[in-house]
Amino acid sequence: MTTAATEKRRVILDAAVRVFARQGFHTCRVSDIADEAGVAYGLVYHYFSSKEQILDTLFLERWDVMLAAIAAADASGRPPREKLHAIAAFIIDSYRHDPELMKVIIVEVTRAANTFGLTHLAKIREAYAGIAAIVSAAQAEGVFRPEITPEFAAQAFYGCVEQVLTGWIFDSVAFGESEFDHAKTLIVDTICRGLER
Amino acid sequence: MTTAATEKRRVILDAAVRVFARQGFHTCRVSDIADEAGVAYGLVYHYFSSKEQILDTLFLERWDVMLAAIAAADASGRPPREKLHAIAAFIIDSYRHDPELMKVIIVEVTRAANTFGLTHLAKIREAYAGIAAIVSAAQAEGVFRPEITPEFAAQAFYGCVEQVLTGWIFDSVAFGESEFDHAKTLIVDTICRGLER
Amino acid sequence: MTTAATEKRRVILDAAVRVFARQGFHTCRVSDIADEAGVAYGLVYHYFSSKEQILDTLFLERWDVMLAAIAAADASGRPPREKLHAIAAFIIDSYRHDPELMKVIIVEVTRAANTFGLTHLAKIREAYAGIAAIVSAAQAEGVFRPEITPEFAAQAFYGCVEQVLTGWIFDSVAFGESEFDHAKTLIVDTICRGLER
Amino acid sequence: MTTAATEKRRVILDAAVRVFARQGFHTCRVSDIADEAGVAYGLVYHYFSSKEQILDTLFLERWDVMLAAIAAADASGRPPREKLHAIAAFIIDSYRHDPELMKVIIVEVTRAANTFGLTHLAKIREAYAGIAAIVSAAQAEGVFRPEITPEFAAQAFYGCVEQVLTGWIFDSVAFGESEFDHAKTLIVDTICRGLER
DNA sequence: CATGAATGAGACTTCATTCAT
DNA sequence: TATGAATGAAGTCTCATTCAT
Repeated sequence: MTTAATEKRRVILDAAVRVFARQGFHTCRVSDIADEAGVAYGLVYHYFSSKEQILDTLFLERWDVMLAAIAAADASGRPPREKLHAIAAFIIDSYRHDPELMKVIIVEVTRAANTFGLTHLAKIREAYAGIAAIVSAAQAEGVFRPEITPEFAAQAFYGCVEQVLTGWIFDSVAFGESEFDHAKTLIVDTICRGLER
Repeated sequence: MTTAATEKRRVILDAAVRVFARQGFHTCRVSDIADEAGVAYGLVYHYFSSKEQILDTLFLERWDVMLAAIAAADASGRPPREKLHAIAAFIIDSYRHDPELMKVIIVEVTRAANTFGLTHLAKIREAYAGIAAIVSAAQAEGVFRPEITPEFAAQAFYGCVEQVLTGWIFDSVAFGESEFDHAKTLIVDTICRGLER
Repeated sequence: MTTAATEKRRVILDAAVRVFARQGFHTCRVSDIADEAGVAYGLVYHYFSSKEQILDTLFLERWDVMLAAIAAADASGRPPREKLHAIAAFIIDSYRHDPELMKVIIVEVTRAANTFGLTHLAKIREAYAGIAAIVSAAQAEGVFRPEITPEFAAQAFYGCVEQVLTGWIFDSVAFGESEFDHAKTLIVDTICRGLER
Repeated sequence: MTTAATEKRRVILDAAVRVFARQGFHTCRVSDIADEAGVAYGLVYHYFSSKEQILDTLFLERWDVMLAAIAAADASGRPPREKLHAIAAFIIDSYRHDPELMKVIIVEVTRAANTFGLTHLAKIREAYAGIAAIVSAAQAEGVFRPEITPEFAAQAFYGCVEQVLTGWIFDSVAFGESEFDHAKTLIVDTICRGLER
């Protein structure tokens, strides 16, 4: 029972990802999600209280994993460059693994700052803060130069990564494995050269 | 006559900037714009064919100035670092001069890639291409290292700038003149260190 | 379920007949139909995609029955005069049975040739063609004189009938059974005397 | 001055005929008429108090000429068949001379019985009454058989003529002179055979 | 859990009409 | 007389949400 229930809920969430990615949150209808999921209209409202809550759920599910990845990188005790590489790798692999979900999160939440971004601003900032903490530690170690504030560096780093993803998303080009890995290195290399002494 | 007519059109456009910035494009009503402009509902449709066309107009007006600024930087004959500085300066000064307009352009068009961003994708890419051309020339001169593709570098650079602006937009903090100028230098410095040999 | 659903749809269609007959298609609002049907505004759009489609539905429902009646008359093997009598009888009895529906079909579709008439022109012509076929056969048998083209005769016949109905519709007089039957005979008699050798 | 004023008024009326014929009264905008006439929007309201009044004017202008033609036929002292022929000729020649105007009068007034037809019902009935008077006189003379009421005969006659015109209007076929004249004879012949003893 | 009919507020857009020049 | 900007009421259609079964 619980299992079956959870399954239908999952089916709806997965369908919502596809619909949001294809049509956009504002442009799609709840019925589009139900149709895509192959369930009755009303069932969507059995599992979720509103269209918005579906997006919230998708975002939070994934963002919490991301925050954990950042925390893990920070706690890894490896050099700063490797920590940032781990984060870039996590984000890019997330896109590689489920590009539609990442598209939704970036386009509809992270960058849609007037609506959902505002709701989740605190959560989003946690990520920036986590990256900033890594930069800050690197500065304390003397590996990164001190002129740049950690907050600023975090924005620059995250901005680079997200923009590259955005480019992929809207160029709609299929990428090979090596290209994804190359991108990780390039971003981290470029930014770290800028940040290192 | 022409003057008066043009003035009302301008009044509506300016009001739309404030309303879009405050409420967001999807969330505001056309009547909000009319109220903000102090004109009758119908007059909005006398000058514009739809709510969407108002946003299009605002975007294109500004983006064309930006493309001109990028072209001017490219043609300036100055060193690559100064060219990129000119571009970062233009964007950041645009925000300094009219933060609401820049908020609208970034939040509702540039980053709203599913809706208007898609409509204006070609126009947006022109900016990336312009920046990439600068990088490409710098590589040919031997100033920038060749491992990074110009397109990738352009994304990274633009992503940094936009992310920093996004941070300002949503932290809603008033910034002093020196901070704006400091940001320009930091961004360009960080990215160029990453790009230079 | 299907039954209940169909019932509401029927309720809306029947209400639309009354509203169209009373106020005219262009003058009435969709909310008038919903009110008349005693259903919520939105339900009208649950069953029909537009106000226009309601009228289309009403017209096609009835017109197909009429085409069947014409075809049946043609196939009956009776003398031409009786065939035409059957058609006049069908139309006049349709009015007798549901004057509001016939008013809507004639005033809003058949005679509103610029709007819906144009949409349904092909369907309307099928009726003329059916009548013309009867005339044509009568000419071949030598019962009707050959000077008049079947198409012209069909127009004349149908024009007579519709004009008589129009007179009733706008004189808003209640007619007795005998008067309806008398009209059938008069029309057919007049026209057939004109057509027969 | 008066002349110039009258000219502009005429220009607007003539433009309205073309616009109403092309787009229909309900579907066209007042600005369409102004554009077609090549005059300023506001000038239409200088000469006419409303869009409806333009149609009224067009209708009454022409219908009064028609009533005069019917009266003249009645007063001519010629045989009934020739009287009816004169009327059919007048209507068909009206169409031949200005098909757009006749289209407007028939489609938007005469047959649009719910809206303008209702406003002008009395005026329209005058025409039927005039025709009925001719029939009545013919019956008194013993030329037409008495079984058919004059009112009914008038409806039948007028219905025939209008239906034939409607056919021309919507088949959008260009007709030669001889066909128009042939139609007059056919209609009158058919109906009169039906009406004569 | 599941269905989908039913609800009704809300937004865009149109356009006849007015009015200042 | 002539212009066309300005007004705002009105109506269609959408769609998130509720609810009865």
